[in-house]
Amino acid sequence: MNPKTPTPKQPYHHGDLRRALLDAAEAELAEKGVEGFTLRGCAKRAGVSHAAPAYHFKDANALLTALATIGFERLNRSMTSRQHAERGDPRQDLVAAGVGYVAFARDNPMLFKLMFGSERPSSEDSDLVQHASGAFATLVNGVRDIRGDDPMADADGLKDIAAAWSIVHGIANLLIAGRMGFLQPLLERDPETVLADIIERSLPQQ
Amino acid sequence: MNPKTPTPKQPYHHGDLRRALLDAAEAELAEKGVEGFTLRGCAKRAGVSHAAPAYHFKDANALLTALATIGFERLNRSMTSRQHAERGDPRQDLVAAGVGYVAFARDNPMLFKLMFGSERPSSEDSDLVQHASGAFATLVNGVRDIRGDDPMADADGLKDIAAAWSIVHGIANLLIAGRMGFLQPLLERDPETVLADIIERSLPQQ
DNA sequence: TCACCAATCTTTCCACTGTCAAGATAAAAC
DNA sequence: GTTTTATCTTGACAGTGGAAAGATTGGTGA
Repeated sequence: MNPKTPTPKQPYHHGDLRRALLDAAEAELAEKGVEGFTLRGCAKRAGVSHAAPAYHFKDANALLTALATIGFERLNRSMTSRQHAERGDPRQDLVAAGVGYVAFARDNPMLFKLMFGSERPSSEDSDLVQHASGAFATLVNGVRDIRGDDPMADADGLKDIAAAWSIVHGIANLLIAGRMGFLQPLLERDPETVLADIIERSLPQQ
Repeated sequence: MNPKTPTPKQPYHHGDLRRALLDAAEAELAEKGVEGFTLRGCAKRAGVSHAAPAYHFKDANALLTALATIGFERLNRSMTSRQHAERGDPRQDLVAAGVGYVAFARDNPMLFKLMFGSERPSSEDSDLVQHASGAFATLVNGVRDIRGDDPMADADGLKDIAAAWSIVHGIANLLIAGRMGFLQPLLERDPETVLADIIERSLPQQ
């Protein structure tokens, strides 16, 4: 009937397989976790053969690297968007960024694990490093605004950075690992305030 | 010469394969990481066939569960031993336990990742739950000694627990993930003091 | 002492994985 | 319109975890 497209299913060439594979990988990751992630599963989700991804990504780790990079981009957005909604007191600013950090982790637990807990994304990838540094800069700037000087310049400032990042990163990890059951009742009432109260404990004293 | 042991290679029955497999698994884990861990690699290290582990451990995850359980036991020891060396000020006690927590993570990075970052150990295993709870109890008791009351009893106490655990867990994770390069110069000088300074920031105010 | 049993280990097999090589198709370039 | 090139499929390979079946042996009871 139609000599031009005898295959109503899928054209031989996908069109934007790279994008489709990233979407598929995110779904695969969210469902199966980092340890159950499968390249062939991604290919199946995208509706292509198991070897199709090879042209767009050198190997499975390269796909995961690209996915982690997107994750860092989103993490930074999640931090800054809440921060900007809060413009005022520098301490509340940084707390808001921290709440955004934790919110991202809770919304994308497997992606967060991929970004911080997996060896598979290449830590030498320049794109990944760049976006990860962006999120780090958001944190450092927040501490700077509280302290009024560059926290990277002296030991006390470095410890402030470490403390703020650690507490936020720790909550995020423990929450998505399911190890903060004792906080559950509080979190159900008013998650943002509870998180803010905890994060605030680590900030430089005023 | 010795008629009792005519097979210098290996007897058909290992003797204590369960123990040998746990040792092999720890080595395999430390070398290859959680994601490179292989059951066949463990079997090879223990000098048995690839199917031998099946009798002692239901499957690969069961072996990892047992290994993680040992990890929690050691983690708790690492915390309490430093704590007991410090008996005196309750705050310094808890800080010491935290330093022990981080020290364990730095000494056993892959094991730590297995315990807190992997889905493979069964979180329903009663032995694992028990030993994990032991480490948690050490933390809660430390907070209790500072506050003078049961921190599990009210919201503020729960937040104190969450803050103390989070900051320690966060440092540990970020350090072994190689994301605390900016702290490296400080850590090389006097790691314990630096860690103590950071951990202290999260403790209940006196 | 010896036959038997159950525990322990090996061998063999299967489905699944990531990667590679070769071939098929179609879009783009000329 | 032909050729080039990018994209995708098919088929193969070694390595993986697990199941099934056979081999070995230490221990138990007669």
